[in-house]
Amino acid sequence: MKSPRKKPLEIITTPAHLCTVELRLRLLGKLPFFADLPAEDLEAVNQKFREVGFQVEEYIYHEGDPAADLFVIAEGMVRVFQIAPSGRRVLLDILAAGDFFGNLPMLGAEEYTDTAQAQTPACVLRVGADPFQQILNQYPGVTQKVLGLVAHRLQAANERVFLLSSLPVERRIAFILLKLAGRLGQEHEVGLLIGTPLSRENLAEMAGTTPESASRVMSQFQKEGLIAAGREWVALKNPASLQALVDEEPLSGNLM
Amino acid sequence: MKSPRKKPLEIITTPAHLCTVELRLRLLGKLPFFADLPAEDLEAVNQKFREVGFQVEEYIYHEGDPAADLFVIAEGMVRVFQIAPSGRRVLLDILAAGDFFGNLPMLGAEEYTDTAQAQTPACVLRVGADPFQQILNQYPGVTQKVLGLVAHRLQAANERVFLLSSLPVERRIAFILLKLAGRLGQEHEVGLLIGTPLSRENLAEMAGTTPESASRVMSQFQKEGLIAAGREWVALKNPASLQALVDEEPLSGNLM
DNA sequence: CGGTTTATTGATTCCCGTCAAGCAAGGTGG
DNA sequence: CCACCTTGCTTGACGGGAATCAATAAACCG
Repeated sequence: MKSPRKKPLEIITTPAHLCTVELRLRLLGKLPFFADLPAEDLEAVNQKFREVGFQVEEYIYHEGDPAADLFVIAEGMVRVFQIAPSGRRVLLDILAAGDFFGNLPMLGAEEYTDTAQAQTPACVLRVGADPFQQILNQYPGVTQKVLGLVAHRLQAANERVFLLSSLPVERRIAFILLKLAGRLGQEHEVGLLIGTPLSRENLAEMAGTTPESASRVMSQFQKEGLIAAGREWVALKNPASLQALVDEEPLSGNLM
Repeated sequence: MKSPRKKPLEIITTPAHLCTVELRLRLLGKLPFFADLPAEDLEAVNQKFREVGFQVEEYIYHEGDPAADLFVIAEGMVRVFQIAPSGRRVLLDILAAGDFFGNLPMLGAEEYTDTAQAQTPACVLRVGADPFQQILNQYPGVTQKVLGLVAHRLQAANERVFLLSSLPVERRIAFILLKLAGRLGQEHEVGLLIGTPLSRENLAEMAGTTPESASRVMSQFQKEGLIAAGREWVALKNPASLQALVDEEPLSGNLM
């Protein structure tokens, strides 16, 4: 078997301290929920945020910590996960620039229900519960936008429940790959490259399986020419076939 | 093995057509998101809702239907689920009076992503996307309440992802039983009775397993005195032990 | 009191998790 | 630039938990 090419994935990250004011403003303006605000309001909103830089693997908050802040990613990727009593990690999501996280404190939750960790070097913006509440009070349109986003995430979470409950490992992996490619994919000579370092272990944590099983499935996919993959990277060569794999009917019992 | 008592569960449901105006007002006033509205506003809001009655097993909407309405349960129980290509059903939730459902249309979703069906005879209130949008525009406080509720559901869904990914069937069932009891439980001589008809199949659909496996686990629980159960009903006799079962550490590797 | 639906239980199969060994990639320092 | 070491990936062997298939029994309904 031929070994895949090496390191197609280049994480280009501005050093954390370069999370500049201009970057912040540009970012906030592009956030879905602030997109409609006029410039001056945007400036006011911006005042309430403070930026923080994190190195790879650095923790942003831990499950159980008092939920004091809401976060928005300016640059880099962040993973949020939970840890099972068995020690197994369950990756809830991998987030990129523009995504928010940190269990919307104002919903009444007292503490974080998950742990957030930098998947790559990252710069995130932080806002306290009170200032954020002020924003919501002042701009009802923003509240509606946030509601839409959260509802969308709820739907995604339900989709995930669905697939964990009803699909075998092979299809779960295919599903996860497609999801990630949809959000983090970038065109590349080797295929649709998933734009974050992604180990077999990460994949396993998202698909509810083990690194070994994930590896077996990935090998299989490579043999079939569906993907190209290497150490901590994956690219889709044939998304359509992967999708077909996920949707596939069990091919029986419909002939009567 | 001694057979459990029969039919502790009496579903007391007003006939669907008795979903009266008074009932509606009382109900809307008790809804978390309308709780703070003054009486006159509540009356205005009430105007926008129309009630619909459903018989057991009747479908309220199907996955893929255009998402035109938001629903609130006045009386009875409703289940929302999805259907896997394999034909397997995945029960997302069983909802009771006061709960809303129907993929908040205003989030931009074009069609329902799940199917809703009456688990018992039910009376539900329906509001179109536009009128509901008006309510949100007019009462920002309501929007925030809704946001809180959706965020809470998101958290519950994540919890579910977590348990499906990391716990064996026995614990998943225990978890589901506790969840249901928390939301639908009523004190009863046989224990904390779950207030909805609940077949082994329903349980299996929630826990991501099969009716047979669910049955085996339930038999086990009965032998251990943790629960009492019969045809389409379950009561918890020892919630604390069930909880302990869910939380249990894997009892190893901590002695050094 | 039949007929139907739901639950139970057993036998069998198999997917996948676990344990374990070996390999490839990539960074580091001489 | 190469040897070395760390870390992540692959692959095999094995075992167990749970799905599947199947038959019986109990509960409910009219």
